[in-house]
Amino acid sequence: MKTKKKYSRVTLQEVAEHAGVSRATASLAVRNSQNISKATRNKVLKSMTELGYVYDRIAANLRSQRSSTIGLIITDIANPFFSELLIGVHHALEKHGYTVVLGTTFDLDAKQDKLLSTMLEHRVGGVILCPVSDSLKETIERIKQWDIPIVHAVRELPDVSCDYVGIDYKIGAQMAVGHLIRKGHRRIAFLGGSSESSAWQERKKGYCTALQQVGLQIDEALVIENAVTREGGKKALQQVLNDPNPPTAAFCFNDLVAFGVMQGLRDRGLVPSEDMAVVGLDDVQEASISNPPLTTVSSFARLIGTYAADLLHQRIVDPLRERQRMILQPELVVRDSS
Amino acid sequence: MKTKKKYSRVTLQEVAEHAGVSRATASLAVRNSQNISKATRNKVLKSMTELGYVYDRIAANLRSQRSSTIGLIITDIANPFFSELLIGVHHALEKHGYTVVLGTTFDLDAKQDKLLSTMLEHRVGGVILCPVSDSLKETIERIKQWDIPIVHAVRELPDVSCDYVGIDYKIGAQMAVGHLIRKGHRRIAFLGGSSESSAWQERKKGYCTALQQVGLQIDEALVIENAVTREGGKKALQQVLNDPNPPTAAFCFNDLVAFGVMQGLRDRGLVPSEDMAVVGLDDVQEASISNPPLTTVSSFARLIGTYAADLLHQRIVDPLRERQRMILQPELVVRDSS
DNA sequence: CTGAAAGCGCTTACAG
DNA sequence: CTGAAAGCGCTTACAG
Repeated sequence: MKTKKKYSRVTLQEVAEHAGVSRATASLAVRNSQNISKATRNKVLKSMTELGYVYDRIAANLRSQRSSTIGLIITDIANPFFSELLIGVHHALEKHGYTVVLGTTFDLDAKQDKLLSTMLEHRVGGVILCPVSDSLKETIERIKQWDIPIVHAVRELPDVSCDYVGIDYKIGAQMAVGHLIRKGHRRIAFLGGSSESSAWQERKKGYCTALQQVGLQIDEALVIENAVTREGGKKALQQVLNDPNPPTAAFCFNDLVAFGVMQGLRDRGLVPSEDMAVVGLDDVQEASISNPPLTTVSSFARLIGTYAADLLHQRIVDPLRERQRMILQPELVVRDSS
Repeated sequence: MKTKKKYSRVTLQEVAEHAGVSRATASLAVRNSQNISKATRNKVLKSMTELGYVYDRIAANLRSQRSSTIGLIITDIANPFFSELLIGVHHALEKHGYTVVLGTTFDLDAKQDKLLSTMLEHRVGGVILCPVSDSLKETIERIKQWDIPIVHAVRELPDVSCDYVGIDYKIGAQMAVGHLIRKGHRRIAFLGGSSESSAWQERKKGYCTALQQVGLQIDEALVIENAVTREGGKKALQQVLNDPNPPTAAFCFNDLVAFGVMQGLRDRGLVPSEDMAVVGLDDVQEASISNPPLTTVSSFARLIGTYAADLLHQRIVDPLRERQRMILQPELVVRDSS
């Protein structure tokens, strides 16, 4: 579990002795305080390097009741959407001197709950949470009680009033499905994702709105839930192809699902775009190099990460500030799969 | 930089008072020590939940001179190879109760140096380092002085004697190039990567060996270094296509570079596989869905992560144990790009 | 500008 | 089995 440290550190005490000053003075010097004479500071700095001193941020944080870490909880590191988001978070947080503790839930409530505890125990200064799609009531209650800064990203939890940054998935879905309609499709499937998540519900709304706008009926048999993975996409496709009147186009929960759908088509000897138009959502980097290049809707993953980090920092600085919600507008990216 | 905590925690002291025992006893109860009566333990546990106590692992670690975090330093989170590796590390480390602090160097020595310091300051129990391809002498010296457990992954640093887990890239490259030769190619380029890194040097050796085995000469004009990104692949391709006698096949530093090369071909109106055979290295998930599906050599990213984590844990448990080197054997995966 | 004392929230010997 | 005291490595008032 934990491990005995067999390696001894040079302490500030030793630095102070070496420099011939008190511990308090050495502490001020290390932290570059203004209340210290240049001569003293230099003396201390010299001792530091000579002794190979390493600042113990953990001890400092404990004493000063601060934190220099923040927790980032995502659902799936293998999804390039989240890698991008992670990069955005990293860039923004590093400006403020934070170190990030990463946790992956694999979209499991139990794992999320455990990670939340771990982060608390590790005294993170705040948390950026991309909630699992199927959060239990108890977890949501817990998060509501939560008294450290938290911002939600990508998905919103019901009845939880927190800072939030995400995409307008409804508009995104509408764009995607509208595009397919303009291409002449009338039977359009909606594949992948879990109806428990707000992210799915919003897409569903956009999907329905787009169809209804042109007077098309919703056929629930074309709406197939499944895991948000390539595999999930394949399975959803297989199911929808068994429909007596199969769709000619598919709007996928996200790009990952769309990749699975395209692979599934090929496994059946069908050709994406020719035999079935496929549209994704996210515009991950792979979308432009897939076969065929994927038509999709950009959800600006990196930007979401950056904004979430900024919101968190602001919340940490001022816990009482008004709650913020940032909803980015998606963009349609037309390629060859549709 | 750091932030004042405005949220007060329930302390063990308060739990002890509430339960009517001493702090020491409460501490033992929390940690599930055997030297405590069941009745006392239950009393304490009850007080804990009633008060909403959260264990302060940081304070505990400070006092007991242990650590429950480990640092993972990678070069590029957007490379699916590293996402996979990260997953492997996570899975393995979580078994041992560690939390991971993540750092990304973007293959920059300065960033790596800074991250190493940050990790030390945060009292990580050990570090898994995927070194940048171009580590400065000073950095290498520093790592050699380093007195906390460290295992290197993916790339080895010259003259540094550490635990290491990686792939036999020479064999991997030999497999890839051998495959192209069997397909009848004679002018085979080697695209992407930096000659400063051991990972590149090994591939180069394999590339040369494969060519020499069939009596082909090495044409250095076909060996083009560039960034290990899609973009780098594109650029390397452009350069090699300007050769008066351009290659008919390309062995790419990794899959990411290969994707860039294929995109670059298409940008020029050429068709991967037909106009130029392309082979990658890593077998990231995207390789099977690219256009065309990419022939590549698997480098078992997730397994490398798992093994690195295991080695680190063993090193932490026994700092004096013999140094370990694990070299995995790659596997050729033939698809349509060659 | 510098130092002596107290304390962050825990755990570790050591008594009893 | 339980408690009083000391201490992990820092920082924070408070004197001077």
